[in-house]
Amino acid sequence: MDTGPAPTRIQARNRAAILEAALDVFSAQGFRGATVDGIAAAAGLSKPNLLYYFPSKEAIHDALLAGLLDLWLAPLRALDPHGDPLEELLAYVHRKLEMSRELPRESRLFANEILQGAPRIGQALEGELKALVDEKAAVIAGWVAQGRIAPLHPRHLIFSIWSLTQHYADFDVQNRAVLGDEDPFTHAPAFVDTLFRRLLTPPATG
Amino acid sequence: MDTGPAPTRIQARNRAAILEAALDVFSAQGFRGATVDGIAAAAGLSKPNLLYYFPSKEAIHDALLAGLLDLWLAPLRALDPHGDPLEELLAYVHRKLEMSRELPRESRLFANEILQGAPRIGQALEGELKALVDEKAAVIAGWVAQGRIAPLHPRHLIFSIWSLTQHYADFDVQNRAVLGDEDPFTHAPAFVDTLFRRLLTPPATG
DNA sequence: CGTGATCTTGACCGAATGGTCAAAGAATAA
DNA sequence: TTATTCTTTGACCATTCGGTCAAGATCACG
Repeated sequence: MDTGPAPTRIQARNRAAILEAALDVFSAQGFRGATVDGIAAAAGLSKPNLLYYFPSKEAIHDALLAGLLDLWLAPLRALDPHGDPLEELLAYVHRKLEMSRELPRESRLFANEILQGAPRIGQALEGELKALVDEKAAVIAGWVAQGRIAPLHPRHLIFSIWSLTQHYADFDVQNRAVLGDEDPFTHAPAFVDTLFRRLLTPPATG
Repeated sequence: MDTGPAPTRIQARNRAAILEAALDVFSAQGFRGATVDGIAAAAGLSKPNLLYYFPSKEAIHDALLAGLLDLWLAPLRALDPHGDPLEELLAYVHRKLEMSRELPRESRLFANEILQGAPRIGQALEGELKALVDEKAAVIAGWVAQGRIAPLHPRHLIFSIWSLTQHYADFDVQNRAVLGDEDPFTHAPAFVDTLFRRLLTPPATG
């Protein structure tokens, strides 16, 4: 795969600055709410200059989303079928929660896209995402069948992990409004740990 | 409180049609993505005619949000301090899940607003919402102190109920992509019931 | 240097968008 | 019927926005 001539130092710097600025703006304002002028200003460039590096507003957005899906699915990919079920799933939960704290803009960009009906990544959801979830759901179903975790619907378990962890990024404003001075992430790790531990721990036999 | 002259039959019909159409459009496209022309068309009116009933696009949006918060908080308000803790909380969860199925547009409108940083209802979040959550969190904390439900952080419990149930409305496209033919709402009620039952049931004493 | 490639920008364009207005068209009550 | 109010609309306006272009500035390299 030829990716063309090697990028200039200026190209590398400006492309990165544009994507960084675009992530800020798109995640905060949504695709329609964002303006090319706004992104350019945030990147410290003039609008025509920005359009010298990316052909259109949509191209910037696409570039962001393209890089995002892999990043987003990496924690689930890392779920090891041969590891300890409870540990593996809790590690997944914690990785996802950490991403909500460290990468809230990416989470909101993704949430915006889904909320609008996934017009740009619907294909990837039905392909790449579904395939990965199918694979990992089978792993979880196996654990359930072996009695190593409590019985539950594997895909809905994954949904619950997504919703709970991403909620801490996407609804951060609301969480902070409710908690007042308390930082949402102070107790979030312990809470999600407790929640999924109680959900997954198989009933004591004997 | 004088609300002015009684509305004409035509006024009642058209105002309702506008709000209905606006809910469709705003929830699907977001505030910036929605156009006055689009809302007018969906309501079966011309743009100037729509603007005869509402002074601006923002006014329509505000009218929707104003009515929404009360609707949204009603299930939590209904949580009875004197009822059975587990039953009360599970009933709350089920009511919220039902709202995600029956009122997905309202859920997405709300999610859009929060995602954008709650520019229009931030005040209400820090006032009305916080007050209600404070009140109900105290109730839950009381139940915990009495050992009637398993120990957990009351506000994060509420967050988890919100996130899990609203996820079924806000991320519906993603859920359907993952599940293929299976309707997300087929197994959702049983799943959330199981989840919160295991989370809340106090450990057997003895 | 100088020369060609890369980078930047002010000025501009067409389309979309929120909103206005005057005047025409119903509905309504006397 | 008529006078009055309520409703609807075509035409229009100012602004914003995505995007173009030609010309100038800067850089890399022989």
